[in-house]
Amino acid sequence: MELTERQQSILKYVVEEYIRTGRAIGSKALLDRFPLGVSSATVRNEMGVLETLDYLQQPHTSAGRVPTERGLRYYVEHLMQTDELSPAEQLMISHQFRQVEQQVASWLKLAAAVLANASGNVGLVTPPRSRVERLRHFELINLRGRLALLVLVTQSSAIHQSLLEFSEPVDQTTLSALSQRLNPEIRWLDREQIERKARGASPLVASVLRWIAEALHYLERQQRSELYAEGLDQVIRQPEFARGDMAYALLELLRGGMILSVLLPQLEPGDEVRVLIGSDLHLRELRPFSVVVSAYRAGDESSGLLGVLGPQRMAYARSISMVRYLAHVVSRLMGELYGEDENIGADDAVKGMLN
Amino acid sequence: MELTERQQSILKYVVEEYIRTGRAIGSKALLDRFPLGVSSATVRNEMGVLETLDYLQQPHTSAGRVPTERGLRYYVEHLMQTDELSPAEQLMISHQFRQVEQQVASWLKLAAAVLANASGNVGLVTPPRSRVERLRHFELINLRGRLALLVLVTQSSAIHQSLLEFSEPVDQTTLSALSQRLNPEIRWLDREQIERKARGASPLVASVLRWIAEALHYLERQQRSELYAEGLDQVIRQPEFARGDMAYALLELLRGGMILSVLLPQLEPGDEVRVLIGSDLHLRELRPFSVVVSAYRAGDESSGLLGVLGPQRMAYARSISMVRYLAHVVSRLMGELYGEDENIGADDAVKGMLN
DNA sequence: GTTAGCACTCAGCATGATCGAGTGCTAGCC
DNA sequence: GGCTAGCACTCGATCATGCTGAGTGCTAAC
Repeated sequence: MELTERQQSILKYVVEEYIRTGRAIGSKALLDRFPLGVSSATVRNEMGVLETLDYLQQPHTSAGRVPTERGLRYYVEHLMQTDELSPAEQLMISHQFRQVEQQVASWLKLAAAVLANASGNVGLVTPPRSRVERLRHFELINLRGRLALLVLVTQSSAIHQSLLEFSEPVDQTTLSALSQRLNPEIRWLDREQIERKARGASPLVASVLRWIAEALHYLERQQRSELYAEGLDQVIRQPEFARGDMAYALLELLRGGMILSVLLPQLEPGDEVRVLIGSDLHLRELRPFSVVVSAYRAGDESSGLLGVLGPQRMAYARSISMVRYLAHVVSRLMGELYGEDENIGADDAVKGMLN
Repeated sequence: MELTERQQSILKYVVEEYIRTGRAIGSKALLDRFPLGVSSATVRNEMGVLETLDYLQQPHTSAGRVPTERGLRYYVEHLMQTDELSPAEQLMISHQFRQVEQQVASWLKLAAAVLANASGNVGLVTPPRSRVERLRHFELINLRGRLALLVLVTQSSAIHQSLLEFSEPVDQTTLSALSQRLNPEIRWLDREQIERKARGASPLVASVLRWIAEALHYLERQQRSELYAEGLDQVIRQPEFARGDMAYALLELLRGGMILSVLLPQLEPGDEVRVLIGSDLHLRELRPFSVVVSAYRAGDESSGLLGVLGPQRMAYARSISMVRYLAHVVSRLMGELYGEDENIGADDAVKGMLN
């Protein structure tokens, strides 16, 4: 069933007022802010219709109306207009990326912080996750006696260190020789392939290979659970969180990366920005929240997530623009790193960021 | 002026009751829980004395008494008894360290989490900070064209990666040769020394050396501002935080590492556990909080901080035991890494953690 | 020095009155 | 038939009022 134009306007105003103030709005107050050329009684009638259609609801009998999840969804899909970020704002953001350390971790953290600040909600960013990690290079560094440090860099430029304990003392010369000999041999191999190689090898080589495989495995797992979240303080300050247990629930959810396991299954590939409202998130504790999320690409084989988490009454339009733009920026930055040559030079602004 | 034994008992009970419940306690209720063999009127008189001495205070006229900061300090210094952690608990903790990844970051994060869980407050841990970072080893890894990755490990086993852009394309062979030649030459040098070396060198070498120096500098700065904090969720759940702005203030403080700049100047070297109560922290926003903190050692040249942050009514005895034990554990773990040979084998339990 | 007794204080809680934003409904108007 | 003016009604929020109980300080007597 279609909504009339007037119904759409009313729904739109109710939603926008709700997003602005967080409170219900009634027919009279609505007309004060948005003269519609009709009387409040008419608005009431229309609101009644919208309520039977489950676009609006009343928190209690004598209160104004508030949009339902369905209403919000309709608003996001049909009524809202999303502008691109202004050039000034784009510049401000890219400027920040230019100033930060040349490290993936810094980029992701910054992206989360930018999302948070600009939208007033929690900014979420996951590291790029590869289907499978491949070794780019490893190095063994003797610490003392039987202890050594394994440092390795993967194809996706993820980096990992771990402490090793050999069964007998080893010196740096041996270790260097080992890495020099082994590196070319196992470059671009994945965990399984390296483990397979370990089988035929001498004990020393085998144990190094196994450690490397283990590290790759660890990285894969870590990529699947790590999450940069910024801006909790801002969200907590909002009136929705006057009751402390909400804040608690939110912290709890972010801590274990529980949000990830909710978000990931719902995102099919594609560059589109997705808006998940309340029960879309399929988790009771997340019912009061909404998420605006997009994937970003990092080379051909891997991609990450980036988005905004806030109360249902978040400013969707703004969040969507921000998420879309940042997905673009981060994809570009990652593209550089992951060796995707095609676009080099096509966009000097982003290229310049690496300088 | 000395407190009589009875006054000490009363102060002790008031503090313990306050810590347990967070509420004021009056003379009658005190006698219900702790029979002192005197009447409530006597207790009232003594409480009156303690109040004029600024050990107790009344939130309002007809309420019970609550300890003042002075009272808490007296309690911590004279009345409280701190036991060592039970062997069972020590075992549980060291077991957790045995299970975690062999990485400094994992250790510190775990330490913060253990502190948080066991004390019900926020666990804080800083990474070890060196007076000055020295290079242990670096590696250059070609990514594509003019882009390369610099990975370096410092004496303190801190690890750092950054993205480099050379002025012209370089291949992996050149880079490997470079690192092989340069590594022995600049091993154990600090930032300044490496910068000095850069002056006489060829352009290519000079730029690599400068990048390395910059990375060392970055690491030093980062060590001074990084902070692992766990357990915010728990603290926020406590009744003190019913008002949301408290939670906000706390998040705000932790975010910028502001706490560090407060804590650091107050800790003179030494292994002692220090208790800072309310205004000891010299920061208005931290007035309602207390901190139990200790340094841990990481080799001879560097050390970090480790502690618990919670409301003034935290369980001091328990926090102190926890902080003391964890400082011990972390010092041992770090000692291994930082190449401090003296104690190896002295403590098999801790040694075993590296396995 | 201790205690029983007493008048007093005051936060917390429940009760009740008032206010006002908002509603649904009906009768009349264009 | 759609729109609107008017009206009775609902109900959360706010504020004043009263009561209760935990707690106090003081005094007089032991």
